[in-house]
Amino acid sequence: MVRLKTDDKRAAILKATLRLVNSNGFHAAPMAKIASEIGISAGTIYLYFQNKEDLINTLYRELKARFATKALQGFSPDMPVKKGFETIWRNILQYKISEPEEAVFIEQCDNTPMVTDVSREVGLKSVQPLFDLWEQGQREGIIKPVCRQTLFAFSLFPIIYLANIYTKASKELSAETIDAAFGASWDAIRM
Amino acid sequence: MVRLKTDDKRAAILKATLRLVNSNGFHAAPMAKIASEIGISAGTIYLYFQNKEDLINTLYRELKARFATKALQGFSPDMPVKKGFETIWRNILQYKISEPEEAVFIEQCDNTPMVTDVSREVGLKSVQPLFDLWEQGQREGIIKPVCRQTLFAFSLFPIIYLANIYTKASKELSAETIDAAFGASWDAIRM
Amino acid sequence: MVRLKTDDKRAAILKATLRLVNSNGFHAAPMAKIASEIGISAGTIYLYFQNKEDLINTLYRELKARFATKALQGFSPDMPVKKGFETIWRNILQYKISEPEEAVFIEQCDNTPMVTDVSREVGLKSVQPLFDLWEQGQREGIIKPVCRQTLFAFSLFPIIYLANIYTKASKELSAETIDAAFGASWDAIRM
Amino acid sequence: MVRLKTDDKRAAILKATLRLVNSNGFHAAPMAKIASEIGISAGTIYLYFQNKEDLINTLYRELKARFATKALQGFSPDMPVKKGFETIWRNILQYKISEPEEAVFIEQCDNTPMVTDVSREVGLKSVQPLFDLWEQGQREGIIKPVCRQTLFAFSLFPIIYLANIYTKASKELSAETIDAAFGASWDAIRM
DNA sequence: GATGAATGAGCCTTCATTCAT
DNA sequence: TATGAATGAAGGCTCATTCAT
Repeated sequence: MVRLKTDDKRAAILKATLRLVNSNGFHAAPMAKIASEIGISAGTIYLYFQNKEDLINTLYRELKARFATKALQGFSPDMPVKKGFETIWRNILQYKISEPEEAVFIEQCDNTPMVTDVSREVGLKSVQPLFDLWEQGQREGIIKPVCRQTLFAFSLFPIIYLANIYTKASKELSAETIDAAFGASWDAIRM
Repeated sequence: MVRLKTDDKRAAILKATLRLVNSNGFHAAPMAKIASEIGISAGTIYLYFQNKEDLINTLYRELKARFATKALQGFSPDMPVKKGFETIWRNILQYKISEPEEAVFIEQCDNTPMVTDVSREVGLKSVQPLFDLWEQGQREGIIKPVCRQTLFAFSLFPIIYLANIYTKASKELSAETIDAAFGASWDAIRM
Repeated sequence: MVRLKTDDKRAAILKATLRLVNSNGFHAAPMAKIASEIGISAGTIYLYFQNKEDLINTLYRELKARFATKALQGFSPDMPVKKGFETIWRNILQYKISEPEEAVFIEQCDNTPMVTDVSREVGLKSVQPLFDLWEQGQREGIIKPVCRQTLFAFSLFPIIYLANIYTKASKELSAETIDAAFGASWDAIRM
Repeated sequence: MVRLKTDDKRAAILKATLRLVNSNGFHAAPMAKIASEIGISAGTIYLYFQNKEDLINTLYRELKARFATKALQGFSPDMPVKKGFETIWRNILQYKISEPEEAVFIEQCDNTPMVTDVSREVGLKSVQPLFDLWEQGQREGIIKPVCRQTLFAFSLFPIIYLANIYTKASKELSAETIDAAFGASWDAIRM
């Protein structure tokens, strides 16, 4: 196999881990298999990561960071509340659909003791701008005066389910379905 | 230890499995531990279940069945759509909160190759009456004319998140929060 | 291979460990080799010992206990000091010569982090009667008034060296050599 | 880090090995750690030593040689027997106390297959002058007519124990204790 | 000379599963 | 029915050693 440069190798390890964990759960991703997947020795992984927990957590954090970046693309705090919300909402849906593997992996991680609480906290910070936006909307009387968890539960959390369904069925979400879904989302949280 | 009757033993095995898997993931539920938890030998489990996969799948299906029963409690197809929906909605929330262990287990299973696709399908059937109710609502022009997945995603799926949050924080959901949550849920799917 | 009863198996594991560690150091005693030495599976060892550290420490303590028993054989606190000392002295020499493997193992252990300090302390208690004897001798003006470590260093510690030399050379210690050695030992500590 | 000259580097490797092996046994001295300890690459060690065994054996021999030099400091074959013996005796004690690391290392090595028998033999030669002295003393009727091993066992070997005890306890040996110890030593071997 | 990434054999340990009793 | 000793196949990880640069 082609000899990879150091940085590429680190990335390749992460990618192989993502692929394997996704295909069949954590159980299906022993270090040796991750290694052989990209034609390296199991020991080599330990040159790039301290141990398996470190590998998983690193992957988790990097995906979360990428997710945050993509989720906030094109968003600005100056936007009107609904416009801002829709921007983020569509970004997230787009992400879940175009990178289904990453999305699935993150969900897997959220149910594993292998992912540290610290990592999880780091992940949470990424959506802060959204929370700020909601608060502003509540002050303006546009958004229902309920806790942020409730808002999240009914407007963004559903995207996970939606994207999952369509990804697993290998169907595409039509523009109409998406528009309708956003409608439901907005109706759920608007006054 | 007191000698359990056959049926009780089967139930005890299932219960111990539930408890252990929940406390720390699948990783924390080796057969030997499940057995010792209830004072029997590891070998004995194999008198009641073919193997670990069978044990997990059986548990999964039984919990799903119990869930379905509870979810439909007090519901009747004759009810007005909103009334019927609210009944089921509150049942499900109640279940997620009062039996957090079962709820958590089911989520764990949905990310594991240990649970067969067959088992998963069986689980889905249980909510058929709800789907029928939505269809009726759509015919009556009360419910948004979108696919059932979308309806599910925005009205029931959020309950998982909500219940999780509060269970993990050991907080209780106030009646107001619940009412507000139901409001969001209904707004999301109603015309 | 003949099926061993449970107790015999535990003993066989300890014996094989002793033999292997002695033959070439700790390095030469992987769990798998210990197991195969007596025709069992590596996993089986873990039915009798928690882990390798436990195995080593258990062996260490049992040998120390056996040593203490043998060292004090025929000794009584009522004996005259010299007689008592000679009894113990000859017992120890006898032990080191007749059970050279055990003796060597214990020395190996005293230089390994694998043996817990707790285990070491337990080992020390066994020679208390000897210390008492020395104190009595000192009160009677028969033994040099120096600390017990010094007494030990010049009267009993040398036995290790002596026995080692002769064991390695497969020579036997003649009665004359032994008598002479005891003479040196007694001269070293007597007034 | 400052670039070391070739000879210094060789010495640094040996020193780091000594330090690490001592701090926690052979187990605690992997090549990579030895290297990083002095800011070089693991591979570099192989420019100075064939392999780990060679490294250990070289260190062993050098320490033995240094020991021999120090042990015989100020000694001359012309001295009266007791005077000569006392000189060497105190040198050895001094060495064991002032260079406890070297002493500990040598003992560790004497229980390891990593140190070749050849190396061990080399080490023995260093004390030849002492053996000659004893023979002279025996001819003069001053020293007990027993084999050199017995003499060694009761007069010099005990020093190891004594020094160990005090080093581990970080206590100092008082002049009185030392004098008393020498008394015991001399009494053990003199007629 | 020097590096350090890469290797691969080997170690300890766990665990689902079997089977003689 | 029930046991629990025994198995053996992994799995995570370490480390002496090599080699292209």
